[in-house]
Amino acid sequence: MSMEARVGAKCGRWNPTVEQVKVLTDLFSSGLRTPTTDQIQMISTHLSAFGKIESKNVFYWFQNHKARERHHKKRRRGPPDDVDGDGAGDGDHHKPRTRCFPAGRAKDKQEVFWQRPEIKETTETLELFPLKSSISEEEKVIAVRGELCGRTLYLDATGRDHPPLDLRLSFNYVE
Amino acid sequence: MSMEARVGAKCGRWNPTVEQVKVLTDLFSSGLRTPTTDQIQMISTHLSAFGKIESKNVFYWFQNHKARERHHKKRRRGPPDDVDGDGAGDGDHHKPRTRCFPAGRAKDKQEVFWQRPEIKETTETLELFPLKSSISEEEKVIAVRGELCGRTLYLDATGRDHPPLDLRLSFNYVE
DNA sequence: GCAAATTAATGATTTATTCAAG
DNA sequence: CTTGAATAAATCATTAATTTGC
Repeated sequence: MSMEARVGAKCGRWNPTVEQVKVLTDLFSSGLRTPTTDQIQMISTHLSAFGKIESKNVFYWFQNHKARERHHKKRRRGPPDDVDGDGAGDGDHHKPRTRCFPAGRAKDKQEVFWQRPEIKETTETLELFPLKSSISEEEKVIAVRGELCGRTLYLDATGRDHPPLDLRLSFNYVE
Repeated sequence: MSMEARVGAKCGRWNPTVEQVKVLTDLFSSGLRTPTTDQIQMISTHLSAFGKIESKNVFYWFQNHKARERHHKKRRRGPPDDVDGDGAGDGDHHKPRTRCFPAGRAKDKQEVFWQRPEIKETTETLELFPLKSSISEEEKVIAVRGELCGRTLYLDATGRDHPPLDLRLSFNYVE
């Protein structure tokens, strides 16, 4: 007698039957990741044929399965050009609580900065960036650091081994 | 010699080198979307180490990249958001912020859909799914078909030979 | 063999982010 | 700049596996 999805006992939480898991897994492997409300309800309805189940169980199942698939299949070498915008590619890094977005509204009318002959008072700002004006071919690496983010990105455009350039961008972080 | 960002020839318009694109892309993926004037100038200055470039090129690059990321997203909607596995594969794709539902935040009252006693106007949707309400033990097989995918999955949860249930899920596939 | 103790899975919640609309 | 929609990530919490002492 399997202890499967249970009859009358303590049902603190949903305990899927093997059939239910099988179907969910197949759906997942067929590409379904984030089912819509309707899909969830249908899946739930039909899985109820195998045992007690609620829509939310289906929802959670997909959430968890998707998330865990990711974290479990981690670490595979190679050039992980994870240009993924949200950086969610690899569960490791995610913005703490600070956002990295400046607010450069550069173009109102003709105020596009590069068309403007004048130089704004960027004095203070520039001081924040100890830029090197002369960089050799061997130094084509740029380290961008979001100060408040506390992390440093070493962007090696050449893919070779070079010392960082130390270009620091002062992202405007928002609390 | 790569034809990259050009030497002396026809430079009608900026033609970024792979290094430049790499750096810009990395900056973008690290969260930078709308660089300030100062940031643009710095980026430009340093990218000039890889080839001819002007500040406006950087400005436009971010404008375009941001806008295109958005438009790309708008096309892809629906559940199977990340068919490529862990979402780290493709360069620029986030999750479609459109539709789909039950938020992870269930704490607000009882607004979670599965707790809602009411039935939404799923009339039209339901019609798409000729569900059988009574299925015998011998029919515990569910055939799920992704309409747009053109393929049908026969999910036999029992492992035995049974006729499909014909539960059709209308997946929203990404082209 | 069995059940308490411990650990591994995984269901359920909470929290943080992101894009976009207002 | 603010807020809404919609997750994904992180975390909490239970249940099933398993290990261990008897």
